[in-house]
Amino acid sequence: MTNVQVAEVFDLVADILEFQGANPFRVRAYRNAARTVRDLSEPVAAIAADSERKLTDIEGIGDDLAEKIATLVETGKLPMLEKLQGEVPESVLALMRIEGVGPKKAAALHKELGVATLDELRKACQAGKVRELKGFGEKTEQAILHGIDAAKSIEVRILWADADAIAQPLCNYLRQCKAVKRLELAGSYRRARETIGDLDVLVVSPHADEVMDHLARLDDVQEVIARGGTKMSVKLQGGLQVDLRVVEAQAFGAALQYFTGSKEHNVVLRGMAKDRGLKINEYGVFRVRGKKEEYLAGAEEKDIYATLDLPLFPPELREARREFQWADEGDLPKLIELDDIRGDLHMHTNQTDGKATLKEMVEAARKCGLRYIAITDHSRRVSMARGLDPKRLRAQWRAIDRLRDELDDGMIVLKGIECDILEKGGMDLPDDVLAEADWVLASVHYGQKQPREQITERILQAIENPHVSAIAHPTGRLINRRPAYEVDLEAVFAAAKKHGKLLELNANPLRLDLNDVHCAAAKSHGIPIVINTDAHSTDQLGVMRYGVLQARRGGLTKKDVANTRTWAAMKTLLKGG
DNA sequence: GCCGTTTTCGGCCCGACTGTTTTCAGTCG
Repeated sequence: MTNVQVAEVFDLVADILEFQGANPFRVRAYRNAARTVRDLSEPVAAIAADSERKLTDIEGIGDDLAEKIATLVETGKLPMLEKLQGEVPESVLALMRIEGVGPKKAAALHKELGVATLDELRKACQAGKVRELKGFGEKTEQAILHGIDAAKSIEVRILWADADAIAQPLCNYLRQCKAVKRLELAGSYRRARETIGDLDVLVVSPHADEVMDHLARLDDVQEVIARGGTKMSVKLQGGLQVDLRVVEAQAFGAALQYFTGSKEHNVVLRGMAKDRGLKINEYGVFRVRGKKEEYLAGAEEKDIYATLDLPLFPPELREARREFQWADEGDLPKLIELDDIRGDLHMHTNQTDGKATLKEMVEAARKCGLRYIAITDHSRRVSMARGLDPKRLRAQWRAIDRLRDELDDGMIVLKGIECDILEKGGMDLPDDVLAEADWVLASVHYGQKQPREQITERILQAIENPHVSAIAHPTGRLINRRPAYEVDLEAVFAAAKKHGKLLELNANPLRLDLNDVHCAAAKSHGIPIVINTDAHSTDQLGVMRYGVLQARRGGLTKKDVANTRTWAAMKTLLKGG
């Protein structure tokens, strides 16, 4: 059983327990465990199988959960979950996914009205039965009716890049309001998560009403969901929710810290504050003496952390994974920045499915400040993209040779290929051709539904091929569209380490694989990551920044990313230097 | 259910908003 599967079991247990009204802290223990296991950089199955190690050494895993994990990885089942599933039909859990309906209301609906599905709930609302329940009313009934359709459509988190395209104009618009003195985006956008559920906008203003009125007047606002004295939520035309929060200047840092999250990071932080007799909320850090509270800090984010002798964590690290441990050890990594990138080793031209010519790509790369690039068009297996056979590939390389003679500023153009790993195993181009390349990416494009063992074996073979430099987009996922193929990444990491190969972090905002957790795992194995754009047009060279953000979330430094080096240093690295 | 410890059980982050109440519970982030 994979970590993700174990995590899903624990999440489901938490859902059911919550519905049953179990101790909220017990529910939280399961949710924490789900998250911890999901974020773990190695399989829990490996830890469970290792007699030298204990599952209980994992933070948040005690004797009970360790036992359950062991059962899960051994048998693939959890008796406790099966028992719970017998008590609560799965369709009932869907009730809790309605906005405004939590475990208490869902339980009341189920118990009092016998409602077990969303359709039954709709009928109950239409019959006016819901409003008669204690704690419910007419408005709640309407809100539920309104929320049922939304609950039925799967929650869609939009790509960070798409959120960015909405967020920037929105901020510009809000800044036009004279009452806005300071403005910052917080939330998962600021933490640069690969997808964003909503936008959190934080504003300093002496006139909250003016700011809220200003936002309400925006054409793109479809609906005002809620509005109070300091807080307002609106839904934009595309469905994205924006939460606006107005605070005073002396609370700005505290609010920014608070609304940037993550929730888990904040829980740890507040716990630490409490241990010191302090209290942290969105208004500041306070010293608590009996009933009196003394304001210590709050205007700037760094002051919040400083009161706990903590460094200003980069937002990308605030996930309560390793950051507090790093801080404790004085070993917080200095994260990679976009300017550190020197080369881009994955891009296409119009010889296959790219839009631009070789020359145009080189020119665009130069404008991006890159010092070296690899042209890596598809190999022949990718017929849809008119993939290159040896003859056309060598012709492209001759064109690169001619272009090199024209380049006078030290820009290096490498002869590369994105060579397919065939369904039956083996590379799409013969070794003698690959041997002539400066840089070979190996990719899985076909046979993505094969069983785990088969796909893993194909990739391991590619890693063992002496001409292969790196594995491109190693999991093949397309965010919100296609799941990752089944692959034993631990085995891939081990092989890459053994054979001195690199792994790609594909910067395309739809791919972004390896993901943050995988990047952290690769780093712990000592495997260099190469961040590439996979550009199919000159514009797409700009996606590099998304890849860098993902790398930062994985805790990668300049040193951990291979293409921050010169090409000469990269070559040494590839030779196992 | 975990954790820490004062080793056996109490505490576990904190506040805004809504709708239902008439002082607060539920939900959300």
